[in-house]
Amino acid sequence: MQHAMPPLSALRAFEATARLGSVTAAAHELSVTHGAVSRQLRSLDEHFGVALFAKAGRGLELTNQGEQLQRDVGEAFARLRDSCTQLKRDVEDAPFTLACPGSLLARWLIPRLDRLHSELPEINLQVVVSENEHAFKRSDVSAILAFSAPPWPADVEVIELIAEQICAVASPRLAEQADPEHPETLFSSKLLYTTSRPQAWPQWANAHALDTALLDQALDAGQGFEHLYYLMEAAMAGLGVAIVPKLIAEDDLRSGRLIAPWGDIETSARLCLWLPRHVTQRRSVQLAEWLKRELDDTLLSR
Amino acid sequence: MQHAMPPLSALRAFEATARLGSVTAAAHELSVTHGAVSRQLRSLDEHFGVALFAKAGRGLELTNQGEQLQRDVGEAFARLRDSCTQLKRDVEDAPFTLACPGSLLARWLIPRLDRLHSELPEINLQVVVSENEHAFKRSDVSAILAFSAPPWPADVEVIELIAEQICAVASPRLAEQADPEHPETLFSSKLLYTTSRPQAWPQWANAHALDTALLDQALDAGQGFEHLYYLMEAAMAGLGVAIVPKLIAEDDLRSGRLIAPWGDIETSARLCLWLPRHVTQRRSVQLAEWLKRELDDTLLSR
DNA sequence: GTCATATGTGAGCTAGAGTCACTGATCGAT
DNA sequence: ATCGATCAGTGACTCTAGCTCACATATGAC
Repeated sequence: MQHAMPPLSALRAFEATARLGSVTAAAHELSVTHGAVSRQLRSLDEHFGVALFAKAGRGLELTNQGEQLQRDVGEAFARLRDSCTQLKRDVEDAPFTLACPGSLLARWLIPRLDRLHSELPEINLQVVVSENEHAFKRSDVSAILAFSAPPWPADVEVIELIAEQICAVASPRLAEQADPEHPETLFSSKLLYTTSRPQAWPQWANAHALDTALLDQALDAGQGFEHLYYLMEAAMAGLGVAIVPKLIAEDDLRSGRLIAPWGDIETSARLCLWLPRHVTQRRSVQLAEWLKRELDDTLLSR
Repeated sequence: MQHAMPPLSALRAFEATARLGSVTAAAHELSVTHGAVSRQLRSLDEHFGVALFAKAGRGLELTNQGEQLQRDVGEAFARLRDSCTQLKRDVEDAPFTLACPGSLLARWLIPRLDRLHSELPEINLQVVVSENEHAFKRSDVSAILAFSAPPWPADVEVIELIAEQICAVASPRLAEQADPEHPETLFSSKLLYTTSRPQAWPQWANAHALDTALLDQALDAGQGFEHLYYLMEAAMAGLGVAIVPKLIAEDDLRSGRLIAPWGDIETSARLCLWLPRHVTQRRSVQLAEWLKRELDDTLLSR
């Protein structure tokens, strides 16, 4: 016959009381009232059929049986405490690996990494490139920063940072031929886009209520690029008009290497921080808050 | 800063799941549903900020962090289990010491000890004499069997076995002079009693609606004894009429060494088994039940 | 005696732990 | 390919272990 274990909370109350020599002190350590601890001790007495403490003046002292129990239980709890503390420290000290598409990394995050490191030094951030959202398959990825549209899978926690804005950009030379009042004039240029986002130009055309036939024609004459990076280089080289996330073009727009005379539109996508569910760390939240602040600053300083 | 321990129930669920390799198996061991265990594991993940299990086919497997935790936690729980099992066995194997007044021991319990030992062999009973109810001050006393009247102190659990009956007894020679129909004729004999129970004769007189003055007179002519044992010897020797608990005189009445022609009366006292509070063992209950059975048999076989 | 300090406890409340019933995933067998 | 068996995850709900509160009781210092 297997002897049932007593309730663990009662054992913990016993351990703390035996170690500190006082119900009140144990209650304080466990953040409960002394009454709670007193009841737990009572239930242990009943479980074992023997008193573990005896009254001694105003306080208590261990009985022989109590001492016998304390020897092992004290060490067992010390071990539990140690290993839990150790694991938690290990988790907190491990590098926090943020995965992110190359373009976002190069054009937005890297210029701000220095500030991130100095403002959140305890995060121990590592950055890796990942073009798709399967980065969690690599178990050492702690978070993913990327543009994506709902619905999101159920087994990740997604923190929405800002709505994605896309805009049509061109080199200054090409852009000065365009009429901001008449976006359709733009279709006379080559339309450049990333192959991973073929819906970008149709979204833009739709937002400006432009003719689909005209768009299709212009798209046929245009060109898709595999990466946003090449797309923007192409636009800067004057090859045509590119449709890009405004956030990524931000610095180039400010420096004047690119011009976006036709304004920007909001898409259904969001810049999101993806986190694995149920394992929210404090630094995940800190990082999300820092990103939000930084994004707001980027947009306000425009 | 002190890292808080996770909830212990969650650690137990983790330990069982890691050891058995399955949520369902752990749930079965812990006598809960698999859903309960699943939630506990989830809460552990959140506490540590890292997944301790990863899906592996239909089941789970420990992550690196889970394995790290399992090493210590498994041993700590094994230690807790062992020491609790050990203490419980020690308590159960320790002798069960029953304290009892000498007269009750000699006249009722000792003649039945053989049967007690053979019917409840696992109790490992030891009997010690104790004339008063302070026997619990001796920490090795597990229970006290004694006559006593309520109210009882708050810090003991009292199991009432039977109501005390007292009767007036005399030697056969003396008793044949008495008239059972007229109890007051008894006052012509010397009244014998124990000094610890001076109220016995007045109770008896009151129950028979006898004159108090007559009683006092007879008491003055009578004699008190320090112990019931001497009192009964005196009665058997024909020194007078003794007032005694019927239970203790039972065997002498049956053998004819004493006669009780005036019947018996019930007092407010009870034969009780006193147990220390909050440390009820199974064998205390077994003993109480055995005593009740045996007392019923004693009374029925009259 | 009074006051400060400790533990014990009856009554009542609440958060945490559990159940139920369902979903989705995987794997073996037909 | 399909079906059924097995397993873990979860939303909604329920319930009770464990807590707090307030008071009782006991000890020791002054």
